[in-house]
Amino acid sequence: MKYEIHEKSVEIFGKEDFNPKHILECGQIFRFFVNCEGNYVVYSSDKKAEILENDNGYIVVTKHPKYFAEFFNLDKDYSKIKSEIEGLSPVIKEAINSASGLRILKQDLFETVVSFIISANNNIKRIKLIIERLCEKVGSRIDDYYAFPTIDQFNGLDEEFFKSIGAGYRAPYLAEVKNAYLLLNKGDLGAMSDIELRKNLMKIKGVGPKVADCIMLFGLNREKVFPVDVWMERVYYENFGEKKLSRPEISKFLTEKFGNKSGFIQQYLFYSKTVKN
DNA sequence: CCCCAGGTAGGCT
DNA sequence: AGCCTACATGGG
Repeated sequence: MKYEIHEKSVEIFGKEDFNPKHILECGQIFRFFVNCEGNYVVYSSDKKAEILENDNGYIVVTKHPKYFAEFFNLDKDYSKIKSEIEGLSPVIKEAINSASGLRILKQDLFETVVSFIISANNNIKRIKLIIERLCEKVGSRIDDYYAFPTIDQFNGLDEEFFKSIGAGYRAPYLAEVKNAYLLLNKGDLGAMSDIELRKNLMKIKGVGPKVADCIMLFGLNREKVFPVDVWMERVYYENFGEKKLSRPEISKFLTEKFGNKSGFIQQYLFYSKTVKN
């Protein structure tokens, strides 16, 4: 994708492979909103970006253009990916048509771990609400927003606190996520196979196979995973399989079917099933 | 009042 | 290993 990094923005040329609505509303990230001017604003870690549209494409306005160029993975060729997968199934073709400008983000790992622990058996509106409260109460104030809390800022946050922000029965997991995360991050994550990495992620309380897959896909750039939730379970039975399987088995089946395109296909499908036009 | 949401942990067999 | 159920909370 053609783009230029400027001092306080990233200029993106073309709209075929970049659409802020598709990128942000597909369930991979929870800290974003549409401002009063109709532009998407997104936060990652302690950074902020506003995405403006123009005739040629989009301008990502931010103090951290290099960070967001990486965050949006602008060097990834999505035209190629889409052309390679659209013929695989009518439901995939339809999903791509509904979310043609979707991209998988490269998010901050700690934020991704915490966010997807909160996501379990929850709905997106409430996930966003809980994370927003967390940032407001604990995160550093920067300009006109709050950063996601750092690992150090998780020190001393107990179960009571996480209940107070609405985390419900996930509160004890969040109260101890810091230690498990630090232990995990001591290892050489990049050297681990997908299976090994998933196994290690699942040592964190509140992280099962589905949440581990989301962390791998959105926070660790592992594209060969297929997170299976209620929605993907439905897609499986409606389009790809007759045999009754558990969710991890469905994930394995679809990963073997779609190989290194698994993560992309999963996201196009998730968007098309969950987002109204 | 019910059911559902990007599931998981713990207990049982 | 594979099945079963409780689980907080807010919205429809």
